[in-house]
Order: sequence, then structure tokens, then C-alpha cells
Amino acid sequence: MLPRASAGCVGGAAHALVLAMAPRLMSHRQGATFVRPLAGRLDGGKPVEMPMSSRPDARPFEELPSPVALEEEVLSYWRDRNIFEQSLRQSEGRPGFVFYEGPPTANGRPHNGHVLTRVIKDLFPRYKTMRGYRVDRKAGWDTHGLPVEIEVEKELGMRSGHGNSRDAVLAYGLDNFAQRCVESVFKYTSDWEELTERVGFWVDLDQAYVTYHREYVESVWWALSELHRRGLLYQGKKIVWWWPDGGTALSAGEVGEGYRDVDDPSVTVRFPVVGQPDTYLLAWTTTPWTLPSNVALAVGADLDYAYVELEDGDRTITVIAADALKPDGRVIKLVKGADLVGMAYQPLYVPQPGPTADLSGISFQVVAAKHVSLDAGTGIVHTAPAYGEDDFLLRAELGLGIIELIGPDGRFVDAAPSWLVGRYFKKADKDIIADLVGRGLMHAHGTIRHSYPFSPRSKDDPLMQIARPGWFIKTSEYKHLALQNNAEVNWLPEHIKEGRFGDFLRNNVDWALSRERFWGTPLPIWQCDGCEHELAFASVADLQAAGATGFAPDVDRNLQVHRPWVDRVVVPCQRCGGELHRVIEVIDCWFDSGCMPFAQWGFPHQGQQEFKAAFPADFISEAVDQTRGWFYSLLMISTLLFDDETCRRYGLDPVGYPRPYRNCVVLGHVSDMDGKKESKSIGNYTSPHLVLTGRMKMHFVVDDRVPQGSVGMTAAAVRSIGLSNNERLTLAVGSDGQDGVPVAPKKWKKPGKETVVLNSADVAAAGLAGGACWLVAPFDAPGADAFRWLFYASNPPWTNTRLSLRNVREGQREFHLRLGNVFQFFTIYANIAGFDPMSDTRPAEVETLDRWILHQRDELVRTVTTQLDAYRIYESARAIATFVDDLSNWYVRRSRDRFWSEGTDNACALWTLYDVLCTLSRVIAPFTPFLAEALYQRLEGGESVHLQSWPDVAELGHQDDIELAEDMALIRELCSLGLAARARVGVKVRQPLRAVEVVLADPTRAARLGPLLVLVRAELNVREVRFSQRADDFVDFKVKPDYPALGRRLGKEMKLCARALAQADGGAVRAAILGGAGYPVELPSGTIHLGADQVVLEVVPKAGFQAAGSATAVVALHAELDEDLRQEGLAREILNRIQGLRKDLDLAYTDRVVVHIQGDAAVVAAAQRFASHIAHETLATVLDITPCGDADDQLDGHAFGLSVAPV
RNA sequence: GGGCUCGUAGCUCAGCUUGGUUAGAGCGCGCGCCUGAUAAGCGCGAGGUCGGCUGUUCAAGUCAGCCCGGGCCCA
Repeated sequence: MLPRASAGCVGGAAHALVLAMAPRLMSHRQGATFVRPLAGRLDGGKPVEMPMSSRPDARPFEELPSPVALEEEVLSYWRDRNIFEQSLRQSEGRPGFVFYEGPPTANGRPHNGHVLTRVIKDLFPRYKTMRGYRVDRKAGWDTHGLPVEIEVEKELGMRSGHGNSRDAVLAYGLDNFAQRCVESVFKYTSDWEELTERVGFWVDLDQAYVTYHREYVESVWWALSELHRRGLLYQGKKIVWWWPDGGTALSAGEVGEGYRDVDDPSVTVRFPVVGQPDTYLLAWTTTPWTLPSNVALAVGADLDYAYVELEDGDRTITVIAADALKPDGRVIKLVKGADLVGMAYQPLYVPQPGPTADLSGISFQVVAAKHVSLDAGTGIVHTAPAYGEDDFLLRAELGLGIIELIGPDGRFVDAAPSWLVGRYFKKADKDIIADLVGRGLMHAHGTIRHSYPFSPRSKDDPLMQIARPGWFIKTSEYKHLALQNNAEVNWLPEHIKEGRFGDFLRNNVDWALSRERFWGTPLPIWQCDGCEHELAFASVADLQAAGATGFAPDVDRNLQVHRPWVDRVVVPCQRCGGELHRVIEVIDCWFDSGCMPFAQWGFPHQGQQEFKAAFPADFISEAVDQTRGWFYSLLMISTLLFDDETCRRYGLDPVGYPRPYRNCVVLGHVSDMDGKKESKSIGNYTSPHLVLTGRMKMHFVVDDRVPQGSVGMTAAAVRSIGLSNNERLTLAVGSDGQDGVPVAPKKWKKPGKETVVLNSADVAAAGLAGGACWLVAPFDAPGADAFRWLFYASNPPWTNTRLSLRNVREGQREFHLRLGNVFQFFTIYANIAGFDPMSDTRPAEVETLDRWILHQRDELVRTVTTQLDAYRIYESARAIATFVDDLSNWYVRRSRDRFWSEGTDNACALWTLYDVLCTLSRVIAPFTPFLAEALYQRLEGGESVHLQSWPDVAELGHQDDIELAEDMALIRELCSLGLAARARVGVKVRQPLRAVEVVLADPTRAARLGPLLVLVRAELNVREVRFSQRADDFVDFKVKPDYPALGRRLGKEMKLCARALAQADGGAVRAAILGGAGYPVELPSGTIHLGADQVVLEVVPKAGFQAAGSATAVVALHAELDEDLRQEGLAREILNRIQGLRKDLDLAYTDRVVVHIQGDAAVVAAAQRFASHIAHETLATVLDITPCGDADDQLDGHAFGLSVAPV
């Protein structure tokens, strides 16, 4: 017995219809081997064997695997075939598109922010390569600086509590320390390389530049020696942000990384006025530790100050403060700030004479200063020149004294009041407050929450501002050039130029370059210990030429140019016969990275050609926090270094502005679902591993308050994973999830860093031991393409991206799944038809629908090209998503029967879809390189889509096509309205209707719609679409003035005109306008005749009609059914049931079947009338129709029975 | 405190440069449909004082000013 599925009763065959069928499944190019051979075909009732022929060159179009499998397949293809190398080789000799890689530090693990930068950086090089440029992608590693030193100090156990770690490092030995730094720098290299490859970032890791390599260091030396030669590198004393626990100053870039909101004291202090008993100047500060070093109080000369009398305990005192900020009390006098200048006050702490107190200048007096404002405090600013920038500048300006009671270790020196000696500065606040309170000098004190900088690498170490000697670059003198340079940069978003970055440049201060540390590029300055002689060397060769001795040939050549070895290099002094020794400092590592345009090639000592060809960069991209980091160091160094004169000296053509980058895409941050910063310890971090592989390794703790079958995690994590109600994670020992236990994520209080909470029963059931488990998602992992797409398509790159697994999957549904479905659809029908683009001839003509989608395709290529040329990623991605929607939801949906047919029309459809998919595989290649590659391989099979050129940008579309696109949009709107009307009336689409009537607000548009109405008929399942002759019967016309057109002309009369139109009869206005005479409106300035251009016509369905309307059209249904329509509806129901059974039987698309239908008279009549059609659609070789009044299934209230069996 | 930036549907985001009268999309939700793309697909619907106030204008989500709230950067 044949396998058979049946619905309802199956009676004996009363009579069987044996049908002559159209040979619909005959391939138009016969005999492709991959088409499942037809068992036979009816020809005059007799089965005939199919002719078979084999075509060795034909191959089926393969389906796409799951995203992760697809990406792994593509990755190994790229690896095996060296596709990246090939793409570089292939583009040899082409014009260059220059990309600079901002070097990351590999001594930390990469996180989502790095995924963002990497996928943005990857997009443009891929795009430009396809556009015919050569795009070198030299990787780089940032290997110097505090982050590295601190990491090593931690490894060595040197970082506990406050205290200067310098001594510990020195005790450990600088040579050993340097070796440890080198090791640390590449601690997580493999993590980085893995992630880089996995997200598809093509970058040349083998040729990476490394900032500690000798060639790189010598390039940096060259830059510094140039600056030194021009007098731009100088030694001075300045206020710097100082990290007392690390014993070094930090640059603006470093300080910027360490700001944190903290509660600090907010104190208002009374300074007793000399010679005026019980009178005090009030000054406010948040740094009480600076009060013992106070030497002046600053006021604004033009500001108003008040003497205020108030009660203080049992006495009356007078305080002086800015009028606007004075405390409550009786104002007894108002003066200008200028009147206070020169007023003497008693120091809060009388300084001990000695080197820590230079009071030769103005001290303990009121002075005038420009920076005093009325924004906060009292309008009188406590001034301690040693510990504040404005204060220090004021000292230089007015000749103030200076008191320095805190040393570079952050502790009070011996000259401080005895109870403060040795105290750590931040910890002294309390004591000082208590002391002042005790002495009645504290006017008010509380706390204030504000952001204060801490060490960027050691989060508990507060920074302080302190006057320190050090080396500086005279950047402020050249800030006008930096601003000119900046003006030429194309910033995205634009506001960075004049906003954040421009502001930063305008407020430029000299670059605090030196660091009293160990692991960094050594400052290449040698000073004579006998005279003033000072030299800056550009290379080891220069040193040797000057007769330097003391090199360490036995250590690694890269380390030879580092501390401590380089410190032992001595140069004989040509002036006094003494010796020059290197200064002790190393430099800010931001200077290293800012030198990368030339240092990556070792320029000027080598690599002249490479540098010349790659300067300036066309494109760089990093996150917004690099404004004062890399973006600044690059721009400033190149501004200073590559002026025309220097270029000429080095044989370069003068490089104008901008340099060293032309286009800079500034990225936002990656945040959690709520826009909060991601943090592993808070638990709102979505691991990139989870997105890429669908599984994550977690620590767990056992807590039986968590119900069995649940896994406790933070609310943010639960939402990020975003499972639906019936989905469960699998809790398992291994990453494959085998033998795991299903668990539902459940909101739980913060369990700790990368930790979840489990019930002991689940732990036992999963067989977990130790503290780690795997959690495996119940769906295919989204993978790298989906990850990339989130960053491209969910928002412009400079806004923060909210990352969650749920959001990634959302984007995946919108784009990948939809496109994948279209491709899947294509493979089914292309394979059935034996479509072979290599040998088939393409029909000359195209259908309207084909012409439409091809035009949309051309528009897409044009849009994406234009947008990517302008570095607009989001707009490009949106255009792609919209196109994929057009393709899936209109072209394919409306073409389905064309694919399930044969002949020219079928060929047209296949060719068109094939064409579109081929183009699409190229257009999406920069965005989702994996999917693009997989599609391309399956469609065309050439060597890598990334070696192909970008689709030609079609010339502006033909007028015909543009009109077609407009018309199609209207057609789609009509369909949408028709479906709305059907839904409203409750008539399902499978039931055909006689007609719909359409009223267009602009009836002239009807003329061009004729050829497209077939689409409306099919989509709405109606036999006729008519443009109504009786529009007035069921539609009201609304007219409104066309505001943009009339507004400028009428001005204030606009309102009168609008009112007149609102009161007018819409139909009459419409008639007048369509009649050509125009509709007259009386206005004070005369009568105006409104034409079609000045009025917007809209239509509204009248109540009581089965209609739906928009402003442009109303579609009304003729919903009444006659026998004929009912019968066709019933036939479609039967057809639907048969197809459903075919599917249930899991038959191949092309399998032939025998169908038995039973039913009442109506069913039989419908089946018989449409027998040929039904058999044709369902591949029935036999359609057996039997009357049977008591069949136990129902079809629209009719008795019905059905069986389907393969032949 | 200052600068920049953001605030539009339950959620994620467009739209603002160039002001124009039914403010869009996706997701989610509700209802329904279609279907050999089927563990897919589609439609419709509900859902908005466009953060608030004031102003400019015939007309403001859009321009200006002030305010409130978030983020970033800096004091």
C-alpha cells in the first residue's frame, strides 16, 4: 500500500478524472541531472518516461547553512585560498586608498567596543578595494606606557595601597622590568587575532608595526629631534596632572580616561582680614588639602562684592563675598572687586621659612584675576600656585609667592604643620576641615558629588595638579595651524570639527610630554654634566656618529633603545670635554601612536617610498574618546612636523592640509540595552562570544532560592539574551551543550563578575563540577555578519549602540533571514527549472515587475555608492534593508507563480532574480562579508566576491523606469488599502471578489497604471479593478492649499485662503481644477484662481462603504458573492488542502501524486470545474472526485474528504 | 560650573541642514491573512501633548532663547 495521507473519508472511486496536464515541470532546458526525475507525465492519459540527459557542467544551487556554519566555511575558504593576500596582490599598481590602523594595546582582552571599531574600519577598505583602489591595511600594536607598566607591577605584587611603586620597580631592576613589559604586551595577542579574524576584519597582522621596535622608536626620536632643533621641545615647570602613586605626570589623553564621579568636600573658609577684627574673606574650595599652600585670594575686578554682617554663635562677624553669592545677613557695604585688591589677610597656616615657601612675591593678599566667575563658590578664589593651573599662571602674571607643602609622592613634607607631615593629600582633607572648624575659620562645609580624575590604570589612585619640571612641546604656539589643519578634515559627525575637537584645539596648552617612568620611548636628549650643552638624537646612527659609547650589543636590538640600556650610552661633549648623559624621562605613549603615519615605516631612516605613498590617510576611525588621544596626537604631530620646509628637506612634495587624515569617522560607545556603559562586574555586559557562537562560559554560585530550572542573572543580562517564554538556555559542562539541563534565565540580584546563580539540583543534573559552566542558546548563534550589521544598521556610528543578543537577532531577522529566504526561494525554483546562467540564453524582453526590481536595484547601487563615498554607513545599510524588503515582499511575493511556471516568463523571472542577487552579493560584501561570499560562491562561483569589482553605477534611470517606480509605489498602496478593506469587511483573501473600485485623488495617475493592475488583481484576489466612474457616490473630496507653494506668495493671507478652501465643497473645487479654469478664492488683495499646483487633493471614503482610504486613494470592495465566485473560492480551498497534505507528506516539490476528493455536491462541482487547474497546481496525475454527503471533514461548511498519495 | 551631544510610539531609531498641515520605520503587542520561501512569509490595527516653556513666522518636531533630564568631554 502506498503511503497516503487522508483527511476525511475515502470512499471508492466512483469515477476518476484522468487529466491531461500542461508539462509545467518540464525544464525549459531539459534534463538537468539535479532535478528529481519525474516519474512520468501524462500525455493523453498515458504515462510516458521522461527523456533524461546529463549535463556534467550543471550543478544545483546550494542552500545556505546556518550563519555560524556559513561563516566558518567562508573563513576557511579565505584562509585556504589566501583571499586577503590575493586581493592585495591583485590591486598592485592601482591608486591607493590609505587607511591607518589605530594601534590597540594587546595587554587587555578585546571587548565589544573593539568589535565596533574593527567592523567600521573593515567596511571602507573592502568597499574601496572593490572600487578599484589598493588598500593596505597594516596592523599596529601600542606597546608602551603606563597601562603596560601597571599590569606588570600588579603581576609582581607591587601595587597594594597608596605608595610610590617607582622604588619597587627600581629595586626589581629595570632590565628585568623591561623584559616583563615586553612579555606582558602580547599577553592576549591570540585573543585579539582570533576576534579580528572571526568578525572578518581584514588587517595585515604579519606586517604589524610595533611601537617598541627599534625602527619605530628611532622614527619617534627623529620627530623629537626635529622639534628640539626648532626649539619646540623645552624643559619647564608647569602644572601637570600628577599621579603621586605612580610618580609621574599624565597627558590630557590619559587623564581623560580616569574621570569618575566621587564625593569630595565642599568647604567655604574664612580668611581673617588684617586690621579689621571679626572680618573675613570667604573662599570656596573642593580641595582642602591645598589650603595650607594658599598664598592669595583672587577676585574679579569688575564684580560686585558685599560686606555682610551675620551672627556666628554669640558674636557678630562680617564676611566678604560676591554680592551674587553672599550668605544671608545684613549687607553693610557694597564694593567692586578692584576695591578689595591689596587687602591683606592672615594665612590659615603660617608657613615655615625655607625652600618650600617662597614668599618674595605678593603673598596673603587679595588680587584680581580674569578667571574668577560667579558660577560657584563665593566669587573669591582660593589660590595655591603650586596646585592649580589658573593659580600657577596667576603667579607668573602677578608675581605671587608660592608654597609647596606636598611632595611628588602625594604626602605632606616636613615643613607642613606637624600633624600633617607624611599625610597622603586626599586623606588630609578631614584633618584640615576639623582643624579649621576648631579654630572657627570654617564658614560652611559639606560634600559635593563631581567628577574627579583618577589614574586611568589604577582606579583608586587620585590625581593631583602639581607644579613639576618636565619636558613640553610648544603646541600652543602653533594652535592656529592646528586649527587650520582641522578645518580641512572631514569629520563625521560634522560637529566634532567645531565642537569637541575644535574646542579642544582652541584651548590647547603645551603638551606635557615627559614621564618619569621606565617603559616607554626614551626621550632622546643628552645633556652635558659639565656645561649647558644639550643634544637631541634622531637615531642610534646619529649617536654613534657623535662618538657615543656604552651600547649594549648583547641585549635584544629593540631593547637596546630602551631603559635602562640606553641610559648607559654616553656622548663626549665637544664643548667642555665633559660627558653628555641622557635625561631620565621617557615620553607620553600618545606621542608614539601619533607618530604612526611615518614611524610605521621607520621614516625617515627607511621606508621613504612607503611613507610618501601613504600620507596622509584617506580614512581613520576610532571612538569619540580619542579626540584628545589619537585624533589629537596624529593631527598635532603632523601639523608641527610636516610643514613645507621639512617636506622639501626630506624630498617630499609639500603636503598641505589636512594631514595626516582626510576623513575621520568618530564612533560612539557600545552600551547595554538601557544605554548604560557595559560593565562585567555590574553584569550588563553581552559577551561578544555569546553573539558569535551562541554560548558563553560563566562562573556559577549555588543558591537554592533560585528555583530549579532557572538560572539567576542580572535583569540586564536576562533582557539582553531576550528569550521568548518557551525558550530555555542549556546548562552544560561543555560548550556543545550536550547532556545539558534546560534553564530559564531569571532576574536575580547581582551575582558577581561573569557569574550566574544556580539551583543545586540543576548543578547536579548537569554534572557540573568546579565553578564554571556553559550556557548555550536555544537558537543558531547570530554570528559575525549579524554582529556587524547591528553596528551599521541600527543607528549612525557616532551615536551609542545598545548591544544585546536580542538586538542583534532583531537586525538579523530584518536583513539576513529575509535575504536568506529569498535566496532559498531562488535555489528551489532555479534547481527545479535547471536554470544555468552559464549556458542558458537570457530572454530579450523583461516583464514589468522585472523592470521594476532591476530599477530599484540600480537605485540601490547608486545610493550605496553615493553614501559610502560620503562615509555614511547607516544610510547605506538602511537602503540595503529597504531593498531587501522590496525584493522579498513585493518582487518575489508577486512573482511566485512565474517561478512555478515555464517558458520565457519563468526564464525572465529567474534571470532577474539571479541578476539582482548577484548584484546584491557585491553590494553587501563590505557590510556582511561572509554572507556576501557564501551567496556569491553559490550564484557565480568565481574566486571570492571580495576580489570582484563594485557594480557599475547605472546612469540616471530612464524616465520610464522612474515613472514605473512611482506607479509601483501607488500600486502597492492600492493593495495595502484593498487588504485593509478586506480585513475590515472580514472577507478572506482566498475568496475571490468580483471587483474593487478605486478613486485616486489625482485621477491623471490612472492612465499609466493599466499594465500594473494585474498585480492588484492577484494580490487582492479580485477579478476586476476599476477606476470608479461614480467617485462622488462613495468618496468625499478634501482640498487643502499646498502650503509650500502658496505660503510664500500669500503670506498672511494664507490663513484666509485655507479657511476658504476648508469651507468650499471639495468636489466642486476638484471639478474646477480638473476642468482647467482653476478654483477662485476671494482674498483682500484680489481673486486668486487655484490650479492643480496650488492645491492638495485628498479622498476620504464616505461612511457605509466597504472601503479603506488614504490621502491619495480610496479602494472600495464589491463584497457580494455569487455562485460563480463561491465556487472558485471553494476550489481554492480544496487546492489549499491538497497542497497542505503534500507538505505534510514531505513530498518533493516535483513529486507526482494521486488525489482523491470526496464531498457534497458543491465540493464536487467546484472540484470538477477547476479540476484541470487543481491537478496542474498540485502535480496530480489522477484527480478522483467522488460525491460523498457524509464525509467527516468540513470545508467552509461543506462535507469534504481528501487523500493524497505519491505515484 | 563650562562645552558638546541626545531627548520623537511600550522598546530601538529615522526625520531637523532647506519650517509647509494625517510625524515615519523596525521590533514588541493585538487582530487577521496567505502559503510548497513552511520551524518561513504577509497585512491591518492600536499606540505620539515630537522633554517643557517662551519667542520668531501665515505656518515650528524642524529656527531662536530659557529651563528640565540622560550621556560624553572638561573644569
